[in-house]
Amino acid sequence: MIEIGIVEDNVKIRNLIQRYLDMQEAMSCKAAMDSVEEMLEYLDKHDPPNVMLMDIQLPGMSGIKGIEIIKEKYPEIEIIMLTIYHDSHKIFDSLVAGASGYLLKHTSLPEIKESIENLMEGGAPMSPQIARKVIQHFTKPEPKKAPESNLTSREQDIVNGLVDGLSYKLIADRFDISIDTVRAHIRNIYKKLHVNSKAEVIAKSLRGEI
Amino acid sequence: MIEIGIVEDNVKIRNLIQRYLDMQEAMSCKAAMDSVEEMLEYLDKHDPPNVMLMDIQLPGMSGIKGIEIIKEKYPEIEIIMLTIYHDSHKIFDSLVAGASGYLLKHTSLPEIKESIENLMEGGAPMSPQIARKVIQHFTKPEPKKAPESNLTSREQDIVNGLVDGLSYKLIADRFDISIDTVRAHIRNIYKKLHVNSKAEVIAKSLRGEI
DNA sequence: TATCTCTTCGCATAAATATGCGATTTGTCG
DNA sequence: CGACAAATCGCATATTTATGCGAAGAGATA
Repeated sequence: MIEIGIVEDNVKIRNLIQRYLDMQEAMSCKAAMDSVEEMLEYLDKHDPPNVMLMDIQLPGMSGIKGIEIIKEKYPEIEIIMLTIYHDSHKIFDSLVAGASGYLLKHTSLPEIKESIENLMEGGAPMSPQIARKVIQHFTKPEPKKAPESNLTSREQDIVNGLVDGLSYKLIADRFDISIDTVRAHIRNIYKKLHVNSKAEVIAKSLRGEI
Repeated sequence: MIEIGIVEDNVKIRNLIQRYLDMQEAMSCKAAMDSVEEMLEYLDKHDPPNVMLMDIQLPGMSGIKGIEIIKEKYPEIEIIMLTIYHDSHKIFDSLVAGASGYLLKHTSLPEIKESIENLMEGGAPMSPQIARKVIQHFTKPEPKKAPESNLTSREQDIVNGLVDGLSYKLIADRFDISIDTVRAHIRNIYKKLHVNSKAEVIAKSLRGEI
């Protein structure tokens, strides 16, 4: 028997989903609240459900904040977002907060039921449009920005020294060259990267822009 | 009519899928090759299909390399991986390379057909296990190792200034405080982080250790 | 051979950073 | 109230950086 919880402030929708799911053979839906706060109170006094359907726009605490708190206290609860929002920010914030699925509200009751079953079998239910955005998240980072700053290998050595937090003196020691040579290299590095401080070189390097 | 291409080296599987899809009302599957190289030759001489099913383990070029090349030359082709591999690396490499979907090979023929339709409607077909891994990718970054270096919010501001490559003077300007105050904060930051140079603070910060 | 780039080194100086010591103000909390 | 943390500011000084100018050897290349 899969125990299901619902946090949704629209009474009609909430009741509809609750009744439908509770009616299913292998499902039980007792906890249906209209705010995260109420659900937390409920969880304090009852056994936690296996799955929770969660809206984002809610009175009081947002559903995203709600995921964080619920996942913190009851990590075993699997949370599926059920919302009208399909903007990347809300999607990714939800996933980062710990949601295991993300459905849009036009999802039909039988599809919600399937999604819950899917989730219990190790899947991650998502509306197709959501899946698309999630996947695009990986493809997007393509825009190759770095025109490769052709530093010589020695210059790269020096940069590594800087990133390691070394002073000119220590870099000189590390490569067994004079501190003036280090200065010379750094001067050239600054020219090539169009910067004028260690700080910027380190930042660029750690951001993968070198 | 959806035109479909297949790159799959197992002849039995390839023929099975090709025949099944070609038999569908709104689908046509003419191009079925057993290597990326052959598919590229084919694409040179024919109109590109709308969707391509691609294996990963192939004779010659790997399917992942294949995505890159095909997406480069024919960005309008949507690629669905169809493979036995479910390890994170292969999944993410495929998505980064430009795949729009990822199915495991035990997927049934009708499900493959549905996935293609789903894709054409803006979805991103994935086997449930794959979706799960993709979503976990967002949740994973949690493992907070950092013992939280309890910097005050003002100190964090200063750190951000450093990371932005600003000098003490500019940081003072940014927050409208005196340069001596900046020094004071930096002194405290160094103590808390056990470092003694801007460089180390920037490095720590960009490594997520603050 | 003549010309480049890379790497090395030196000297000099202005600017920025690191650090010590001390002080005031404003909250918060027991 | 008294103790304490956080943020503010000042002054002094030793180090480190940033940058200008110049030079020389090794190796690659036209």
